[in-house]
Amino acid sequence: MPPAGALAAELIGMTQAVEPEPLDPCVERLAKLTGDRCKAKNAARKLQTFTESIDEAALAAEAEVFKAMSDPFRLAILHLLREGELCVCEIMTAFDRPQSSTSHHLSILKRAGLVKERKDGKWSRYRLSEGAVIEMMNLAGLMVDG
Amino acid sequence: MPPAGALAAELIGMTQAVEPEPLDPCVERLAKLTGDRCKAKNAARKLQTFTESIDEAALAAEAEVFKAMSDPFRLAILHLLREGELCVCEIMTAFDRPQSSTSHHLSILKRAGLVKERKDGKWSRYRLSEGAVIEMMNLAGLMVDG
DNA sequence: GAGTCATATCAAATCATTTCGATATATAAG
DNA sequence: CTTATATATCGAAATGATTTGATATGACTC
Repeated sequence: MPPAGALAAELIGMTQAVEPEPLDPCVERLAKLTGDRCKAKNAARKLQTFTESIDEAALAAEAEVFKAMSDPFRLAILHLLREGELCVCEIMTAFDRPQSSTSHHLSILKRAGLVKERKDGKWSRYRLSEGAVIEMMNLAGLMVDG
Repeated sequence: MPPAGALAAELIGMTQAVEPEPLDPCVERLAKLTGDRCKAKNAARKLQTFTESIDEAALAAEAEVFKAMSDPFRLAILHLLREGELCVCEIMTAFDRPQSSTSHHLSILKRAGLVKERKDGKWSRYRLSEGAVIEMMNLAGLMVDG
């Protein structure tokens, strides 16, 4: 374990607990790192407090949003949809991609909540969801060339 | 091809070109959809103008950023790093994950420009990159529960 | 209802990612 | 110079994603 670092110091700096109970794998590792069972136990407690404060489901949902945006073709579709509502045959033609592939990627964007679908006769018209989608694309652009 | 839609109408509504040249696959499809070679050619031209205006490399770079954020473990690491700079052994302990896995995920975050690494003796300390990272996480949160 | 068109779903092949133990590198301490 | 620690990299297995033709569904047309 490193000697410096704000959180690191806070994590390992406590020395109250005394009881030498059986340690779980996480604490075992910390104990080995610090060479001190008591400190390790408290450090692990602090770390566990953080990891438990994480909403596992929300994290997975956010990851799904990012995964939907992690494909160049899907990103291009999102950019194209800023022009307005388009149906599958227009999108597949714009990018010269097979129909099944285009439909599949649109379903991924839809499942992630990035686009909305509207049935109109035999056409399925897709549009950007209202909300943060465009802001996200802009931020990513800033991230890359900024 | 659908009869309605702002861009759709614009795409198919032009009727100047006359020459019946050999059509590429993309135009062939549009021609079949519209039933008109001339209209199809102009529509395809408009679509091609858009697809050519797309910066392929920038799109790939943006996709890489999103892909780096598309894993729950990596997202959790980013959240943890808001607490401050941490080394690999602290992160692997916090989440009770193998060292090789933790190191691997950090390298992905680094390659995407989301975190910065600083060598300090035998430790590698990681911190969030300055810039839009935190904003991106916040937006994703809004996206999910908003 | 037969035919056509737009879209979705399926299935198999290909390709990429994740995981984790094992090994390699590199820094520090003795 | 040996040992221990922190991290990176390798390699192989498992898992997941993408691609594409083929098929299925569902709506409009005659």
